Amino acid sequence: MRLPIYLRIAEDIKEKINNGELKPGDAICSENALCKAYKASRMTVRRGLAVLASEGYIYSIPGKGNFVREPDINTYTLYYNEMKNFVNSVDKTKLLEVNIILPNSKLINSLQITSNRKVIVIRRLFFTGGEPVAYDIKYLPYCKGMPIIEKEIRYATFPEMVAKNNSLFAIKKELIIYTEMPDEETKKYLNINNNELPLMVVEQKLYNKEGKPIGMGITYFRGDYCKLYAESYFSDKKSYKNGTEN
Amino acid sequence: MRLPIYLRIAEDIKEKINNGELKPGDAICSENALCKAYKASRMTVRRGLAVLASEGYIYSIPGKGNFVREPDINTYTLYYNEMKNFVNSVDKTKLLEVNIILPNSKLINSLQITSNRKVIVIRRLFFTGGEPVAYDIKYLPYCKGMPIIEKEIRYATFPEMVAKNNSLFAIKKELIIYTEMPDEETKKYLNINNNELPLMVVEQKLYNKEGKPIGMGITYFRGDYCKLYAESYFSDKKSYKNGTEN
DNA sequence: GAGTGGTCTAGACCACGAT
DNA sequence: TCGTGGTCTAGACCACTCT
Repeated sequence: MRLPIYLRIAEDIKEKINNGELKPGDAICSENALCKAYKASRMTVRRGLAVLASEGYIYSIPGKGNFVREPDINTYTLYYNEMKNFVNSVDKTKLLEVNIILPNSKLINSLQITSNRKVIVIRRLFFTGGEPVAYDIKYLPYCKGMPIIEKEIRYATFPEMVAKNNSLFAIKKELIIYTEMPDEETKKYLNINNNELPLMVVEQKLYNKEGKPIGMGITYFRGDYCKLYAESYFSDKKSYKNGTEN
Repeated sequence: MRLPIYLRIAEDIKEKINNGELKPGDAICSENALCKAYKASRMTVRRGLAVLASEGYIYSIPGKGNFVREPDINTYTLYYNEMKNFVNSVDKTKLLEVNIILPNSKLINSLQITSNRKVIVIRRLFFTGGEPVAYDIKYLPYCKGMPIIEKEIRYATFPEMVAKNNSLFAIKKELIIYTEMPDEETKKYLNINNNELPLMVVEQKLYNKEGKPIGMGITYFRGDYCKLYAESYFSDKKSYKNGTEN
């Protein structure tokens, strides 16, 4: 009985959903009924329901009631960091190029900029234990205060590069993940000498709050040095449900 | 002024975080101070803060205050469905095998079962426009009521297969994503006639609430028919913040 | 009109942190 | 001791749905 009432209510209902007693679409007892059942005030009952709502278990329709949500079976939490994946960590990087260029038509298009807007290009190689494991290219529309100092770039992930000019909270990120065979240049960079090693390719795009692109990048991983890991959207380990740290 | 007070409070603070006025680690005004500032009751202020907490913006330390959280820059929302990815949808499947077998040592290990526990094997080919696009294998420890009827299996995704015996809410899912070259058997299945087409491989494991494996599967996608898409963890489109449907 | 959820108040008591 | 957040109450008024 150490649990606060609102969590007891939430856990009880969650249990009923998990064991199948309540199925998606089913109505939950009305808030007043729950008040009586738990001898609690309505605010307390509502707080319990709010926990379930924020975890995606239920939704409510004003004037009708609370209902069990259809679980979102195709949604996962993916952990991605170009320097550290499920099977490998980068311990050294090499800057191949840091430059300010005028964009070609492809860049103009994907960064939604004018042709006279300058763009920073950063090309890096990532190493693990002396072996090259990934070839990384980033493009950032140039703004004052952009990172063009080697130290700032060398070990920075993409979101970190734009953090100086943007709050990381406001950034919208997109990944597209696919596989392909390396071209000759990439094979040279990644020390690939046969035709049997594919690449894992991760395209990354960053947008600001207004939806304007603030950066795009492509990372070509040696296939043998890249595994990505994802898990259920709501894992109890890492959710913000109670709002307290740890 | 149509917004309820608690959302106004939440939006105001969110804005301060997004424009950099409040940085990670910074303290937020005390709840009593916010009560005065917004001429609102403490419950209303706390509700506003609860919104921010559940969205990952802030956390609280009892006795000290509310603080801006460090944004989780490596976490994304991944959408994965073996039948439908960013560039392709499966329109036909072919059942290669549905069988009940005794597990080999690898299966015993990864499904954490005893050697006499029977296992269902399901092997399928996925097609798009008549072309084979993926080769899919699933293993499920056999329980009564398991799907061994063709109709139930043919177009089912992995979570759907176990839904009969488990609430989908209670299932813990894991994905491991990597790339490799096809072996001869897989090349035959996927109609690959050269050595230049890699596979996207997705290993999927499902666990019940107690953490016991209830299924594992591997899907081998033709590299040219598989792109995966992921985006920021908190996209405003699909969050459960208000708990109401649409 | 009766029941439902959505918002909000003005208190209360508690455990905890800083001093 | 005082300020902080965490929990909780017993009301209130509103908009909505159902019948």
